[in-house]
Amino acid sequence: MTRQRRIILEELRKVFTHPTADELYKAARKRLPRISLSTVYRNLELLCREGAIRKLEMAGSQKRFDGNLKDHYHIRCLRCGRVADIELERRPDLEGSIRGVYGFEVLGHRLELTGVCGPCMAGRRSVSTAC
Amino acid sequence: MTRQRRIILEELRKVFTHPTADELYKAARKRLPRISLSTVYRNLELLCREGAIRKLEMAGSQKRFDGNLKDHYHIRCLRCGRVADIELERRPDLEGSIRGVYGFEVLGHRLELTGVCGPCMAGRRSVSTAC
DNA sequence: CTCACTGCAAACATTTTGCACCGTT
DNA sequence: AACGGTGCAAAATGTTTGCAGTGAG
Repeated sequence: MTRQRRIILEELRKVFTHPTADELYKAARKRLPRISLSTVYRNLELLCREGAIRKLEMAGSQKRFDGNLKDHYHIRCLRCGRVADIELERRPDLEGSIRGVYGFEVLGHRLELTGVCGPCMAGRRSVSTAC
Repeated sequence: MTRQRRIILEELRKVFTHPTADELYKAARKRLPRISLSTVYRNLELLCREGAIRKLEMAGSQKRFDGNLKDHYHIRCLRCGRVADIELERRPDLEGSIRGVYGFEVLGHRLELTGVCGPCMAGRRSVSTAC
């Protein structure tokens, strides 16, 4: 556990915004000005393999990371890409009903709600990732 | 409606594999050898804006397109990225229960099942997109 | 002394843009 | 002639890799 790795992990656990690698890089650089973006990517990958964090498999051009290991759903802003947690129980029944069809073995599911976040509704952002 | 646009649309409607821009480019090139990848991207974007096709907001590094306008769910192979349709009724109830929380206005949802496809189970592919 | 890890630069993959040209109206 | 659309090349974006150097054990 190098200093770089520890700081990246701390910065990720500190926030609830599901940051991108770039956002974590900016945050880490405040404490470690010479850290490189590659180090951030490498450590996120490593922490993910070790199971210390999770990579979010969300729509959008950038990958996002989550320090919360508990299985949960997310909501994504269609305008700015922001991601928030949702308090909704897991619904394993969503998988059960179609197990085995189409030659697929079903292993899990991802539910992603979409909408518009508060700041965007107030007209403060307009970076669209929607179709 | 230029010849390029028509052929791209035909190739997309012809298959059920939810191809990437690159796959459509390869398919279109068989009929129009001088078509460029930019033309494919530009026309997919345009057809999407016009509502003739849909861009899939799925996990994965490449965008995928769907000629089937009916609202439906998908299953994605964790090994090779292949995407297939699922016959599962829409579940608007998944949105209703949390409408309004976290400053978000909920507009919709995406449910994506994950698993391993037939060919991958048979050991024929191993391009992993999973964490 | 080693070896995992780092910073930097370059490579890579995917998508978008600038621009000159072409065909239809 | 005007204009939307094209092909090509270059740029932009996000991520990964090669490599030489560094520092903790």
